[in-house]
Order: sequence, then C-alpha cells, then structure tokens
Amino acid sequence: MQTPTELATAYRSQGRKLTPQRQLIFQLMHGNDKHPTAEALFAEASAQMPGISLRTVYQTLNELAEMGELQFIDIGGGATRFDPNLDDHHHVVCVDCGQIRDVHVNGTAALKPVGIEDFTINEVGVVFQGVCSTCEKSRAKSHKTAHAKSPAQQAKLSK
Amino acid sequence: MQTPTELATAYRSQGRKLTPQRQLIFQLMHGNDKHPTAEALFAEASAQMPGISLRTVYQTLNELAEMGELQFIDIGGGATRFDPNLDDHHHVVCVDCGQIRDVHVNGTAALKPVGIEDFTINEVGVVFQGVCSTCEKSRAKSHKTAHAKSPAQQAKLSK
DNA sequence: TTTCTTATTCGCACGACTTGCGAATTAGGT
DNA sequence: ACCTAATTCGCAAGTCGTGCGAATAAGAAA
Repeated sequence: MQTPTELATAYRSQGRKLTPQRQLIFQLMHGNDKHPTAEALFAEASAQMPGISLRTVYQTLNELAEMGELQFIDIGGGATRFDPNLDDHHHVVCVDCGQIRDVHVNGTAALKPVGIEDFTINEVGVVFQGVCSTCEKSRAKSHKTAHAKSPAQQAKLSK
Repeated sequence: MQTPTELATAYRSQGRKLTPQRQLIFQLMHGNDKHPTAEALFAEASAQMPGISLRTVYQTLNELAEMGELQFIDIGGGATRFDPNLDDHHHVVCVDCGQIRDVHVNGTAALKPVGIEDFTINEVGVVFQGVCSTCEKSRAKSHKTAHAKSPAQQAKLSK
C-alpha cells in the first residue's frame, strides 16, 4: 500500500474525495503488518475518531482492494483480514492463537502443479500452519491436545 | 476419507451411532472431488432422503473433520467447502467460476520460509489462482476485465 | 466566499453461513 | 421388549458483510 500522502493523490486523481475517515484508515493501514479484520480496524479507528462507522471502514477497505492497494486474506472461516503488504510474500498462521505473520518464501518458483494444463495460473499462495513459540509454551503446561476445528471455531481463534 | 463401510466400523467403535443420515453422507462424500459446500451436499442428500436436515449435514461433516476423515477448505470468504481427499495435495481455483480442483504439487518440500524460527510448522497449503479453459473462452467473447473482488463477491463465485 | 453537484458517510435492515438449544426420536445394548 | 444415551431437526441466534436511502460534506465552479 502506498503512503497516506500518495493515496491522497491517487484518490483525487480518480475523482474520489479525501475524507477524514479515509485518511484515518490510510494511516492505520499503512505499514500495518497485523492483518487486522475490519472490526479490529474499526476499533482502532473509533478510538481516534469516535462515531466513525463500521460501514465506512468496510467500504474504504474494499476501495483500497479495488485499487490494488491491499489484499484480502481468508484463512479459516472467520472474518476477512486485510494486508497492505504488496511485496511477494506468504503467510504463517498459528493454529492456536490465530496470529498471522508475513513471511518470504524461497522456492515458490519451483512449484510444479501436475495436471492443470487447462488452467491459466495467475497467482500462487502458500500458507504455513503451525504453532508459535508462545502457544507452544502454554501447550506444554496445560497438556492441550490438538483438535480439528469447525469453521466457526477456527474463526474465533483470532479474537 | 475411508469407505462408508469402514466409517461404519469406526463410528461404532467410538460409541457413535450409525444412522441412515450419516450413512448417506458417507456415500455422498466418499471419493467426492467436487469440494461441495454443506448446502450443496444437503441438496444432494435431500434428493435421496427428503426431510434430512441441513443441521444434520453440518453436524456430520464436523464429526468427520474431527475424526480426521476430511478437511475444510476456506478460499474466499464464502461457504466452507469439504474435501474427503486425505492424500498430500493442494488446490487450484478458477477465480471466475469458483471451481476448485485437487492438484498434486511437486516442489513443496523445497519451500523455505524465511524468519519463522519461532514457529513449529505442521502443514503447508498451496493454492493456485487462475482461470479455467471454459472461463477463458467466455472471457474472450465478452471482453470481461478482472476486478478485485470484495469478500462477499468472492463468496458468490461458487454459486 | 457562496453555490452547486456529486461522492461519501452512517445506521439499519437484510442476506449468507453456521451453530446453540431443546424436544422428540432412534440406535443399539441388556 | 426395554432403556438410555446419542441423534435428528427446526428454529432462534450469532457473526460477517452488504444494500439502501437520507443526511452530510468534499471539491469544483462562479
């Protein structure tokens, strides 16, 4: 995603208006590597701008995605997460706490899908699932066992 | 996923009961490579067993997932899809029609994530996004342009 | 600065997907 | 045949995201 200043220019040049709400969201998303949900972003935004609407947050995030300034991440059935990082990267997810981390992956160019000659591939996404060190520790203590999570349960991981 | 017969045994040995509804779902899912949603499966099931409940379909699918007999696939914000294929495989998605195809991928072992020493990785998922030949053709005709899709729009692709 | 046009905001209702709950039913053992 | 715990099923409820329309505000023009 571009800087808030650059986005201001981009918006104007597209006939879009530069509202305080949008500017705030630009700031909150710029360089944000937390992969927030719309709700999470709304919470942060509300702290600085009481009265801002969740509707507006969704709307602005969708605009930014249309403009190619950020991407959606859908892992597990929960809320969509938003990623302003446009570099070539992938994601690691902690199946315990739901944390998502950006990660550069070597070797993606060598991936060879077999038997899909009838597809024109545009993008490849790699997701590593694992357990972060923090969760690893708490697991050792409580002797938790891993379970398959239902879609909704997976969704709740990140809350 | 095991065969319906094997599942019958597995269910009994776990103190679960073998109902007609479950047996039907076993049949419908066994060897199913369509990655159906719960609703889609419900539709098929209803044809053979009028009166079966969507609730029961969800419940059985969740059980099977708990038992490790199938996995959830979440691509795009729409409905969860269910995959009874337990082989080491990945997925190709047509961003136009939403079709998902199983695909074996060579080279996954060589993938090297950088900077996640604090994670214990258990699984790697690869998703190829592209356009299938059928959609490619219809694109050529209608001169469609690719758009960034909002979460809900992505969800609707598969309908 | 005032005016004007059009984009935007915001809240509410709605739609899609999934689960919680509880009453009625049924599987499978005794 | 009986008993008991598991299961089914329908409805309500919860979550996530969008459609809609009235009120508001941005930015261009005068």
